[in-house]
Amino acid sequence: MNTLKLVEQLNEMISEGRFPENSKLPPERELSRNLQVTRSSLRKALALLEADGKIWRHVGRGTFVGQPSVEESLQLSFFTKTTNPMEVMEMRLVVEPRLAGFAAMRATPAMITKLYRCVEKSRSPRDTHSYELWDATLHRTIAEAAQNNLLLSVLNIVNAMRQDRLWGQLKELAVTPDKMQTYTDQHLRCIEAIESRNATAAEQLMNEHLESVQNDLLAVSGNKPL
Amino acid sequence: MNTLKLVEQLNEMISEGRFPENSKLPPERELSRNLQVTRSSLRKALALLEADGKIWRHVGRGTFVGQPSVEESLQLSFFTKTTNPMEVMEMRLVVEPRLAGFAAMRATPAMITKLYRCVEKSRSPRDTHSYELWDATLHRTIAEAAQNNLLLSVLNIVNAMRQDRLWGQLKELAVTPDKMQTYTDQHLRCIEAIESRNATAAEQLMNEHLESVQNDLLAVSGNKPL
DNA sequence: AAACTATTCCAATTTGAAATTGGTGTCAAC
DNA sequence: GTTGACACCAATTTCAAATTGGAATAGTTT
Repeated sequence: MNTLKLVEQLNEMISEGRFPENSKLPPERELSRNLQVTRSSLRKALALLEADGKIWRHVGRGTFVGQPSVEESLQLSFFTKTTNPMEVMEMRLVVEPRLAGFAAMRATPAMITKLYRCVEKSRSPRDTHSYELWDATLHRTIAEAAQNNLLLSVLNIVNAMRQDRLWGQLKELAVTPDKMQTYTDQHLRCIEAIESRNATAAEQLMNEHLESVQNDLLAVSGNKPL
Repeated sequence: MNTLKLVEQLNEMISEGRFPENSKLPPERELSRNLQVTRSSLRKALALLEADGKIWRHVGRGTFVGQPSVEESLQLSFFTKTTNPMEVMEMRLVVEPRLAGFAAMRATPAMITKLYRCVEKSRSPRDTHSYELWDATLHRTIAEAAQNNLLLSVLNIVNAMRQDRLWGQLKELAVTPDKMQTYTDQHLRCIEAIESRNATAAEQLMNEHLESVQNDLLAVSGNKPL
C-alpha cells in the first residue's frame, strides 16, 4: 500500500517543521508533482491525515496544518462536516432543559402566548416537513424566552443541523404521526410548566421529551453507528 | 424630538411591507435624502430600531429588516456585539459541568496526562494573561476529552469571548494571585475526579469552580449591569 | 479484479482594484 | 446643545480571472 507510506512521509515533513503549524500546504497539484505521485494518491493520503486531525482542508482555500481556527470552526459547513445526529442530541440534552428552566423564570407573557401558538401550529401538520418547521420554531422560541443571546445562538446551531438535508431520511423514518402526537403533548406540558413559572418541572419535562426523541432516533438507526 | 417621529415613520414603512422582512434597506445616504433628513438624524433613528431588534446592520453590507440569519449570528463579531460576561458565565455553567462529566467517562489516558500538564503550566504564571491562556487551554482540553465536536465548538466560542480585548480590565481586576491559587486547586480536584472516572463528582466540582468564578466577576463589577 | 494514472469538469474560494456602506469625528450654524 | 454638513475610516461588496479542493471518468498497470 503506497498510501500509508505517503502518509508517513507527509507526517514527517510536518513534524520536522517543513510545514509549520497553521501554515498552508502547497496546492494538491503542485505537491503531487513535488512528491512524484499522482493527485489521486496524494488525496487519499491527505484524507487520512484530515481524518486524523493533523490537517484540515477547505475548497478554494487550500490545505492547512493543524486544527482549524475558531472562526473557521463556526461555519455551518464545518458543523455539517464534523458532527452527527448523536452529537446533536447530546448537545440538545445538555442545553435545552436548562433553557426551558430559564424560560420559566424569564419569559414574558407575550412569549408564552407565542409558545402556545407554536404548539397549536404543530398539532395538525400537513407533512413531516411542516411539523419539523414548527417544532424547530417552538424550541427556538423557548431559547428566546430564556433571554440569553449566546445560548440562543447555540440553539440556532442545533436547528440548522436538524434542517440539514442529509438528515431528511432519518427524520422521516423516526417522526411518524403518532410520535408527533406524543411530542406535541410533551411540548404542551413543558410550556404549561413554563407558564406556571415552575423551572425545575420545565427542565425535567424538556429533558424527558428530548430523551424520547433520542430513543426514537436510535431505534430507527438500528443502533448502527451514526 | 424629531428622532422619535422618524422611528415611527420607519416602523410604518416596514410594517406596511414597503421594506419586506430580510430585505436590504437603501443606503443611509440615499434613505436620508428620500426622507428629507440628515444622515445623523436617520442614524439615531436606525440605532433605536436596531436596539429594538427591528433591523440589524453590518458595516459594508448594509441595513436589513428583521433578525440576522443563522449564518450571520455565528460570526465572532456578532457575538461580541450581542453578548456580555454574565451571559457567557451562564452558558459556561450550563455546558462545562456536563462536559467534565462526559470527559470522566470518555477521556483517554493521553488526554488526562494533557490535563495535568495544563494545571502545572497554570500553577506558576508569569502574569494574568499567561494564566488566562493556560486556563482557557485547560477548559478546552476537557471539552476535547468529552469527545463531542459540537460541544467543543461551543466551548471554543466561550474561550473566544473570554479572550476578547474588551474583557481585559474585568479579568485583571477579578483574577488576583490568590484567586488563581483557588482556581488551580479546583481544577486539580476536578481533573482527579475525571481520572478516577467519577462523572458526577467531576460535574459537581466543575460547577462549584464556575460558580466561584462567577461570584468573583460579580464582586468586581459591583453588581452593576454588565 | 483491483489499484493506480491521467484527465476533465465543477463549485467554492481567492485575488486585486474600484465602488459601496455603516461607523466616527469635526466644525459651523441656528 | 441640538442639528446639519462634510470628510475620513474600515469593512464589505462587486466583478472578472485565476486558484483550489472535490468528484467523476476512462485508460493503464499489476
